[in-house]
Amino acid sequence: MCKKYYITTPIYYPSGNPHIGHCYTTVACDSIARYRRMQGYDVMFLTGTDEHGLKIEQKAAEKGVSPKAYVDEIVAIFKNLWQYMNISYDRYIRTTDDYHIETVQKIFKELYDKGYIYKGEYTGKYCTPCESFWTDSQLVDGKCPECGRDVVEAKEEAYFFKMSPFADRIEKLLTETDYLQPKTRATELVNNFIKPGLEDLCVSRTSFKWGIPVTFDEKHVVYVWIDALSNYISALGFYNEAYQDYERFWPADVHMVAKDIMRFHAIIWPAMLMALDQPLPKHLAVHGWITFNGQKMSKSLGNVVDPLVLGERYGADSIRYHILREMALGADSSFSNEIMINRINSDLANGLGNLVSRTVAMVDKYFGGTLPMERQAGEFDDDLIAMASGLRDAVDGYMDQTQLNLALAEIFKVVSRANKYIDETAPWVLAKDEANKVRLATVLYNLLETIRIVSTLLSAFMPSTMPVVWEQIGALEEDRTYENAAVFGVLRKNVTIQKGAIIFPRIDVEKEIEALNEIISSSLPKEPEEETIEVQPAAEEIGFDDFLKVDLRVAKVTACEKVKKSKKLLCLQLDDGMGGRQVVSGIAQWYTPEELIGKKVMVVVNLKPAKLCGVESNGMICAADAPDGSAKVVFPDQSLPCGSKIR
RNA sequence: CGCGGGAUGGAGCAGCUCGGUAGCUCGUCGGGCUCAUAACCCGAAGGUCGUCGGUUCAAAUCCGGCUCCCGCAACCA
Repeated sequence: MCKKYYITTPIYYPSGNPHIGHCYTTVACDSIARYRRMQGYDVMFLTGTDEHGLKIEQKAAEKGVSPKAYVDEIVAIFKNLWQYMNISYDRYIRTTDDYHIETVQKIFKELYDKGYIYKGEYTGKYCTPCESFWTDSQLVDGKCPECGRDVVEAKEEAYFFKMSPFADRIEKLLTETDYLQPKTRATELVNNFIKPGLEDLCVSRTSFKWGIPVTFDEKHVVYVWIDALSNYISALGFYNEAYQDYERFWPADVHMVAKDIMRFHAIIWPAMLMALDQPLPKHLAVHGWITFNGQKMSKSLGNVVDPLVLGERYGADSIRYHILREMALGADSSFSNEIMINRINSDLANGLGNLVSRTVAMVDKYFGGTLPMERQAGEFDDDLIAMASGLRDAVDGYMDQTQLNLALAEIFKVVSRANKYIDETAPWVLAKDEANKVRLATVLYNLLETIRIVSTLLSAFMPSTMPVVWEQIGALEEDRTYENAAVFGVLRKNVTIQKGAIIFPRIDVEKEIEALNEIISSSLPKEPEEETIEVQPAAEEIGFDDFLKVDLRVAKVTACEKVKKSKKLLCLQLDDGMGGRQVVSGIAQWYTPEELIGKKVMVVVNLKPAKLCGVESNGMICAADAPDGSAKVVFPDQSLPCGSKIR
């Protein structure tokens, strides 16, 4: 029997529609899965959705539907996108599936019985949208440090998962094995999370209902980690009867994730498996984010490109190619309309598409579509043939390291070589003399063969377009196998081509960029309006005396500098008319020191001193939250003398 | 001194482990070709390899100081 190969995407959280980032991970996994299938592996490719949690519960309530109905709708959108992008997943897991629930409950119980899970109490501030507890020291201005929204006081009985027993094994896993790809982040993980001591993990909640109930303590619901991570094995039938694939496919060959959830897959997931005495997955492939013009992709910035829109304009395969070619394992990659269109034009339209087009056209023009049987080798042949027949092994090497971008680069080197070969051999010159017909046929045959090999290997990456190429070059099913991708001379000598439509049409860069910008900006206006409307209700009423307790003064900024080692903090020296004071303020992202020096600001002078990043702060500058999430300093009338009392 | 990564022609990157010609893609300019999707092929311009110092016959590459950027941690009193 052939070797197995199990690959997974993360299960996505369906609190919103899928975006290009989801697309990247999924397309990458799909290409690997297709490549492995072509190689003859018994492949299991899993993707799915992580559907529990308070955020879903709330979003559903807002829309007045049940949580299940809410996720059903979004899951349909995900599946629709995957269908459009030709994602060949073998199984789609939803954490609301019965069999998954059964598995999670059994795992939870087992960990409890083994003593790895114990009951404790959790207190802290909770941010609902982020589904995260924060300690007081983590809060920013009393708000969630991640999204800046309000948090609620929460205290609940909870179950905890003991991680410390596995610390040593995890450290070894990260530093001494090739589990983590790329390995560069291993030291960072070890230094930040393992060396300081692994904290026990809160794994249950009582504050919401939309989750998997803990069987032996019904008021608890299993919290995200155990619920979501278990999907990789529940989908195979681990502790459930829905499938019988656990023995066959576990351990996974690759879990592919984006860097934001690397931590959970690098530390918590191995710990869980160790606690369950199960084998560990072989690799964790971590990729970066797709950034948009250098910025992190974000809905509020309005720079999220809807993959469906792009696919409709340029074709699913073009989008697949671009994101795979652009993204290097581990590193961020910038996505911009311009980069994408240029890439599609130069590689797909000018390179590959044009190569197919001109080759097929010449076979048609010079031989009426069918090559003769005779051959005559000549100059330049050997180099092309060597490159083409060695290509498969080179690609294999990169695929084994999940370096899809390099695999594609290798393939396109051969495309380039073939275009050059046409120039070197100049078929149109050969065609002028009947005596050169045999040589001409050989040249064209070599080109068709090169295209056959290239398109076979590319079919894992661009599954909808390559069949069109095969049809045009007259490649039969048995010609385009993985085995034949390493052999030159597979096509019948008297192969017949089929002239057809242009595979990758050239895109008008300027026109398209304009059109895309329009699409983006037309979908944008709603957002900011909504944000400005979100005015917070007035705080609790206070007496005049209470107000007078706050001593607000006008003060002039005499000096200002960034606090070293901090990103957000400015250290200001103020003339408050009372001998001066030092205040630290978190506005460095929005103001340079120069902008503030000499200005008068409003400052709370009787605030208890505090230390921020080791710098003492005696007061607080008044600033207002801007709709875009930044803060704007409130400037008083600049003619007021320093020390003026504000009331 | 919290941890880690980075700084290479206009842009994006490789080279650094094992010192000795600075390479690739895109862009720009010039030329060639006409089979092809104004595509293809060739050539050229353009780099003090962040900065200062050290080791060496020789440093982008090794060592040390510094500056700046990016993640993580901390942090917008």
